[in-house]
Amino acid sequence: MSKAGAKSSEMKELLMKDEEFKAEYEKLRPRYEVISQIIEARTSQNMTQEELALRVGTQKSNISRLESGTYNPSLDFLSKVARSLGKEVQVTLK
Amino acid sequence: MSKAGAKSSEMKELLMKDEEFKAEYEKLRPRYEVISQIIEARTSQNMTQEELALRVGTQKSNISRLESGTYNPSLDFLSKVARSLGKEVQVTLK
DNA sequence: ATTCAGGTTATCATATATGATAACCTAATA
DNA sequence: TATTAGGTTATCATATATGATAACCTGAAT
Repeated sequence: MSKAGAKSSEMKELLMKDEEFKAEYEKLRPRYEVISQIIEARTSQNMTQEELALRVGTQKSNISRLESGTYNPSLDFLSKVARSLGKEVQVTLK
Repeated sequence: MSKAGAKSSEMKELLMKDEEFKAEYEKLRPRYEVISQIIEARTSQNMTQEELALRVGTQKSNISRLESGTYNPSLDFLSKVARSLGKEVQVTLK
């Protein structure tokens, strides 16, 4: 019954889910990448979310929200956060 | 009357304006930089705003608005546009 | 002088980012 | 055990990004 290359429908479903997952992840990759850099920059300077929030001019809860990756930040916001960490955002199309 | 380093108040005002301008420009630099890359990628592929809009799933007017630099795009939107141009956005904190 | 392609601008509706406040959780420590 | 620091989560109000449509502009080609 099983020819090479033939997929059972359950298998197909699993792989499909995997494809969906990958596609979904690819979409979110830039977000996760910039967030992890933000967290790394903040923690390596022993800076609290509260201190960062103060510098950015917002609340610590909002920094937590940003770092949680649950929403889609604007370029300006990322830029403000980066500058508050003593860095600059650089966006490159490659 | 004019000591080295002393600025007339008009001069101060002009320089201040210049400082403000520079600060303002610095804030907007990431936006301008990504936009110019988008325009460059699009035009070098002989792609119209309309075609790009089609791929992104939006209207040509919205692409024009993006390229005009008059607003603050989200990371997801930039990412979608980049992918529609066959590229990936890469955000770096440096 | 018309038409057309490519781009721009104005505007509206809707979704969502952001600011703000408050309550909560956990681990460390006094 | 009580406190505190650091972080998280929920929620609301408001500003703004985004989708969408339509009208306009300019230069080029017919």
